Amino acid sequence: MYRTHTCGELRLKDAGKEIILAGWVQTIRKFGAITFIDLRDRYGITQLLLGEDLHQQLGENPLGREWVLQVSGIVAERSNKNPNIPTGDIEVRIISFSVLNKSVTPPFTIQDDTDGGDDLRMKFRYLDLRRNEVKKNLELRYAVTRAARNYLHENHFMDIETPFLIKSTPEGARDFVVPSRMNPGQFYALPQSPQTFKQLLMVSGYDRYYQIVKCFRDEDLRADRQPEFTQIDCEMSFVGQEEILNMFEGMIKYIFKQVKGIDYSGPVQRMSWEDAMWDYGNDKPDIRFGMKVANLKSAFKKSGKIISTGALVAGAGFGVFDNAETIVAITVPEAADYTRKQTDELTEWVKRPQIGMQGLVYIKCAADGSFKSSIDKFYDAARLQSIAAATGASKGDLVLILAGPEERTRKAISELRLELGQRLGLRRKNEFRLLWVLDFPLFEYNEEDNRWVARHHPFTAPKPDQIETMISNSPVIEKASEYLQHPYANIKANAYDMVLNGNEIGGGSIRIYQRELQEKMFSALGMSEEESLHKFGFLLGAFEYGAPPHGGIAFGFDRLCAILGGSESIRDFIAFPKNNSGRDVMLDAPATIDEKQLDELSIQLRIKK
RNA sequence: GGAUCGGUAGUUCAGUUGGUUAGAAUGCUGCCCUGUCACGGCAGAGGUCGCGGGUUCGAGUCCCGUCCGGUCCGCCA
Repeated sequence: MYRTHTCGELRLKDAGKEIILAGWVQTIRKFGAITFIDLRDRYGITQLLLGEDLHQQLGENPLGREWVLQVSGIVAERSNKNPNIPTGDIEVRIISFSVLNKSVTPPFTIQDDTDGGDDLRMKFRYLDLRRNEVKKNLELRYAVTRAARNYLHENHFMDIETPFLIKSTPEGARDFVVPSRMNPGQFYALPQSPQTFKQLLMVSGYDRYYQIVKCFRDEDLRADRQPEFTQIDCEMSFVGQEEILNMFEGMIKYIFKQVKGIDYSGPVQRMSWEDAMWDYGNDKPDIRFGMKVANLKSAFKKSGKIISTGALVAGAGFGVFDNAETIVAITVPEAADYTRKQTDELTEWVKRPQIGMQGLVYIKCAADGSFKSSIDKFYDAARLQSIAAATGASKGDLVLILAGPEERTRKAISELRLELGQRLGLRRKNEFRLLWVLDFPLFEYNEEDNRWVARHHPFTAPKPDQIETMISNSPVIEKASEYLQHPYANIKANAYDMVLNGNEIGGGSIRIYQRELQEKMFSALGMSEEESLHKFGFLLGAFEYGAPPHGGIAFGFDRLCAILGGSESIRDFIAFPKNNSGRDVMLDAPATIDEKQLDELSIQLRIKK
């Protein structure tokens, strides 16, 4: 028997027991005739006391950090207790010990506040994983897995595995491909998601499916994006949007409760995509704080709303405003006393290439009712006051205005809002606010190819009342500049995203389940009949054999865990992540393969320079 | 594909305007220490300043190129 207890479980009540522990040496503290050793395992740390009699033995067997020890001894109450650790009331007085394995000195300290940089930690990930901080994240991840499985099981979802070696369908992200030895010149692709399989399972009658499953996308990475990542992938039959929203906000609330002990009270807020873009400049707004965007002039036509404030800013001889496609503003509460230095700094901030604005206009609404602005020479006090009024600013507030091309300006104001929210401490770490964003456009216009692309994916159904518009109109865009006039530009998808604190954590849709509509969708995306049969014939065929109405959703599991763990980066919630360039620095993968392997695959390399 | 920040001791970093022998902390090694838990004290070892080229009497420092890493844009749901 290697051990009778773990290093995290002994307490004062165990005093007097003779026990055996095994674990890693965290630290050694020598005091002449006695030595303390902190022994660590997955469960905690227990202090060992090596008395005078064993010191000679220690002299012959020097110990070091991360050596693996087995010790037998007696649990004893400490004379000096350590309230910082659960086992701090006791220590184990060693009777005998043996070294199960030695260790070289690790390249960084195995501590919460490690001295190791990211690169080094990734290279020695097996050591990094010994650290409490990383272990806590993996434990949280496992707790989320358990909660999700429990909830879905209780709701009659069935976990069904789908294949990883499938066919490449270059719609959406780039595929990872795998050469087939038995079929020379042919390749499998790794799934970007099990989308078509789960729809086929619906056709097969497995009306509630789920899978916590790896997905693969060969695109450039970010702090919150990995080439292989995990989704909670779900699909249901005989449901509409309402049932899906209820089922899965239920799941997230259950996860909150199980993992964080949070009772998420009340229903999850819902917002249309148009409102999100209009009020926050963003399709995944962080609604933990206000500071909504005021639209002073916009090329983005929000249905049913007239832009009445355009006249306020036009015709003053101020070119930036007169010529701008879009003028948007946010109001920073209680910030009218910002200094010139502060406003200059904000201006520099929006001029960074990532934001790409030319400048920033501000209006300080002083407490005494006066206005101070960077555009004083173009606008008189009355005009400034009406602009401030249009943004909803009150005395003491600072109005920040951006002007420029629609898309970039809207993105910039959204970034500025988040940045100020961050600086003002409004994005509170322990507050979780969920949001459903609904009614996305079904199509997006792609300038390069002058065609429509699916905003979500090509299996998403339009809103029922817009199916007719889709079927009866040709997708052809006569004039690229007038694509917004095309009936397709206004078709809304039966799709929904779940947003948590400004992060998209899940997205899904009601699917197309009729062959005719699916064919129309493929042709709308510029696919020929031949092409769609070649790529998705199996799905079109399946739809002819009694496909039920269905829909589903997929959650970004790694990201969800990271947010619940209060981190921006998903890497520390993945045991063995890849770096920014898609490399596993521990394995040093990807790597070249032998001539022999290439030969078997009938592959000849021609590396482009 | 692009922008930007970084690369100096095992590790995390400092290094002024280009100027003598490149520093600190921590880790490591040795010695001292019977109640520590970030133990303490003393001593010591440890450097291809990422790599290549250039400017200069002289380069860690300036210039060009390149490699590696972080963050972001494009891309990606």
